Amino acid sequence: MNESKKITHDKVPNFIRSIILEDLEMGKNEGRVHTRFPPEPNGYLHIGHAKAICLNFGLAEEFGGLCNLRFDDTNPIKEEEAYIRAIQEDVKWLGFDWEDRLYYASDYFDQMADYAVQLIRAGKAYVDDMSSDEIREYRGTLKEPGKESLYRNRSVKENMDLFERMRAGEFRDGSRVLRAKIDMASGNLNMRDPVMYRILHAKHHRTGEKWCIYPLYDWAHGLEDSIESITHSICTLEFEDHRPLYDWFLDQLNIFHPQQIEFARLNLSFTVMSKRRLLELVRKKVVRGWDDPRMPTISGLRRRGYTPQSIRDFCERIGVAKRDSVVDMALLEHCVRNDLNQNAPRVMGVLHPLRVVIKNYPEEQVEEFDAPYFPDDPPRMGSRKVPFSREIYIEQADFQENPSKKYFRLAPSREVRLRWAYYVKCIHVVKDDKTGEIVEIHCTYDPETKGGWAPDGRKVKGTIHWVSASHALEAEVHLYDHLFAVSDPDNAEGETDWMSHLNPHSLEILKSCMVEPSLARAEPGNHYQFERQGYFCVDPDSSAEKLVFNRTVSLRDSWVKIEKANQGK
RNA sequence: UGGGGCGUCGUCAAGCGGAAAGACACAGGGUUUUGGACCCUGCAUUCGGAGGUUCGAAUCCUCCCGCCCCAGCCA
Repeated sequence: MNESKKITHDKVPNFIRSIILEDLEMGKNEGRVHTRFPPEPNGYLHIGHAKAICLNFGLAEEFGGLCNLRFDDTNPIKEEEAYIRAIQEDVKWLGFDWEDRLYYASDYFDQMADYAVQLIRAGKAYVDDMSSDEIREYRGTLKEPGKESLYRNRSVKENMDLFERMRAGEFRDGSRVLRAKIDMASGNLNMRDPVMYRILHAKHHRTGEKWCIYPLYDWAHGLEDSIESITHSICTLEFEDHRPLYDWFLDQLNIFHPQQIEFARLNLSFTVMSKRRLLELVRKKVVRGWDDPRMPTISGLRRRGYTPQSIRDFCERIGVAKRDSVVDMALLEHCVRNDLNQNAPRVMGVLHPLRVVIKNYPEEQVEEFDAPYFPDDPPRMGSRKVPFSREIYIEQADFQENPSKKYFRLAPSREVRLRWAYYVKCIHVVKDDKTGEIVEIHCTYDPETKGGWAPDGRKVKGTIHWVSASHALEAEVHLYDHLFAVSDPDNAEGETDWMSHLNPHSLEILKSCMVEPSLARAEPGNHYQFERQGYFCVDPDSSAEKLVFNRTVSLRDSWVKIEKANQGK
């Protein structure tokens, strides 16, 4: 294997690394680098989150710093305990460790309320009795300034009283809010007296019934980072114009001031990446769940057979910048192939079986061949025994009655090599009388070619995989394709909505595939290369009684190009 | 004449005044008991456009054009 192709390669320079390097040189934060990954537990993590995770944990690791895992659980009506567990599993699976630094925004609710009181005392926050509709109306528009609320100039004493009573549960949901008193004429809408607390009589998954007011993200997030002494608060682009607000809160409170840095979120071709949309796919049962192998979720990719290493490699390769972009799915596929090529043992499996009878092979005879798991490096994992007998299955696509141009697999009178076994030659084609469909092929084998070499030195153009009919294990194989038929479903042509671009062929279930007997020992999560076909992973639902494999990704196939060229002529 | 960002190969992306890295994709060729892997080769005289500064600009200045985000008591 070539060294340069190995997954560990030099880090790609990016602007965030530059900023940190600069900060370190200037002695900022006493040389500390402390980041965090702050998901809201309202859905499963996807590959876009993986980018953020790799960035935050990666930067901390690179600069000898720390990275926290913090659940941003400020909205109890959208968040669930189940998501918290799934998120932790995904981060761990990717190979990152938050050690003892697992935090929750809800742990800081008391502190946040104290800070709010400080702002009220300083005349920087007020309780507003207007309805949400009125508040929206008073906020103004993008081009016109807003108007000040009727309640903006209440006394500190009244604000204190009202806020305490909000907190005590005296008011109904939505009847009042606490707002920061900033500038209703600001060009930045975030500065037009943003809401800090809403009244929500909802049970929180961690604090239970303790609170009936909950902080909003804009008020809470900067505080969470400050409380944890985060030095570099890395987030996505859409929060860029919230930064002045976070800065304002931190300055008013005069507390530790993390530096926020924004980067462009990941978009991938042929899929969607927003949690809202992924949730919709799950709810409408377009997919079988968050971990459906077609989903760009971490759990979906895991079930599909992607490895943590391949995802981390991908995240390193795509780089980090500020411009909106859509990364080609082919790059992600390249990353798994690269990893699995080096790490997946080779086995044989026939997806679309075609029976072959070797007429001159003794009826009851069975031979066993040693087939290395890593043909390019035989000692690596040793080999397994592959039984061979008179009747075998080969791939339907490996036989053509009228071979097309440059086709060099089996065809009438043609000879090919059965991998690890013998040369066989096709002598007869058996067809169904009614349909004309090819049902069986008759061949002869050359006993002199055992192992795959002919003593007379004659060459054969094709080598095909096979499996002994009487020894084969039946298996179900799931083939996957892009979830969407267009590369950018969010911005596809026409007025149709994104769901209309779903790929109807994203899942194909093959029920009677035949795989070699060594796979009886395959366990869920195991990766294999089915030679000449692709990389496959044992599904969690697979069992000894019913083997189920997911195709992670096919092998690159230069034959399809030739085929297309042939058809073009 | 609201505010905030961004525009370098088909797709990502380095570059930070000394003269276009790399990866994926694509196209050729070699090699091969996986039409896989591996190995070569090719692939932006040009950096959204126009001016300007400079011996010298993708990098600095000016203007223009295009794209993205913001009017949740979501995050």
